[in-house]
Amino acid sequence: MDKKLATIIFESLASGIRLDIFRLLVKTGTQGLVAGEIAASLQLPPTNLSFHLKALTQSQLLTVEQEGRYQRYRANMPLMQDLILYMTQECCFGHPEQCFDINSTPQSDN
Amino acid sequence: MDKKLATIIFESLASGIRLDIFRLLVKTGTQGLVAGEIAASLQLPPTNLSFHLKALTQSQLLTVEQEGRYQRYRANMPLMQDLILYMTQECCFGHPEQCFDINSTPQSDN
DNA sequence: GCAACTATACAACAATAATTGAACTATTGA
DNA sequence: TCAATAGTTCAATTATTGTTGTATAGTTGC
Repeated sequence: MDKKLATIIFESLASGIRLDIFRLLVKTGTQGLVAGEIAASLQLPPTNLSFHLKALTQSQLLTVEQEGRYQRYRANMPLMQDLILYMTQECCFGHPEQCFDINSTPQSDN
Repeated sequence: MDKKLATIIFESLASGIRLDIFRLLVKTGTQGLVAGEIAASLQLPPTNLSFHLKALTQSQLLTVEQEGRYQRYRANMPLMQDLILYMTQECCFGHPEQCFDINSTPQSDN
């Protein structure tokens, strides 16, 4: 997880609709949902849903698999776990001494 | 932490500049930085920096304290910790059985 | 008081993101 | 083959966000 990917993921989650989609798919776990089920659940017009699903898939937060004429989406749990780890490290929880030592030499991953 | 606040925080972090500001302030810990120091460090014009500082402060990710003619900004670590907790809970890490049981009755906090 | 300094507020503009309907591709089932 | 279904792509529009210069408010030191 680097800053670039983290920013892309934050952008993905920075929309109420996309956060709803992600949380819905977290709930359904490995089963996931096909696009039409998501649209029905969240009452979204298909083009708009497609727009947000594309953003989430491009950020790798969702995976998509074709099932006949359907597209099945699933939440990418490991990536979210990576993001949580990144945020934890960035915020130095568990290593507060690094947070509060201004003289430490932080790594640059810009 | 509810969905609304989480979305606002994600929006706050969904900008390379704002993520840079936050990470910079995490590094300086309780000391924080005054606006001019942030501007110098990130080479941002003051009006643009003000714009992003305002967004970060409104999302509560930063605190601000007046020091004479200066404004000192600090990262709000506890809020970030709350967000990490929220994400962990949402993603059911530590409780994977809830993630993968489609019949569980999830709470609604929309 | 007043000049210098720090930072924000405002207004204009630029750039990006979100939404929608129509058209299109692919798949299914008859 | 063909009509129906699922979903995306495209183009146009709207809405939102980001950037910049200028003006302003507050603070300091002389």
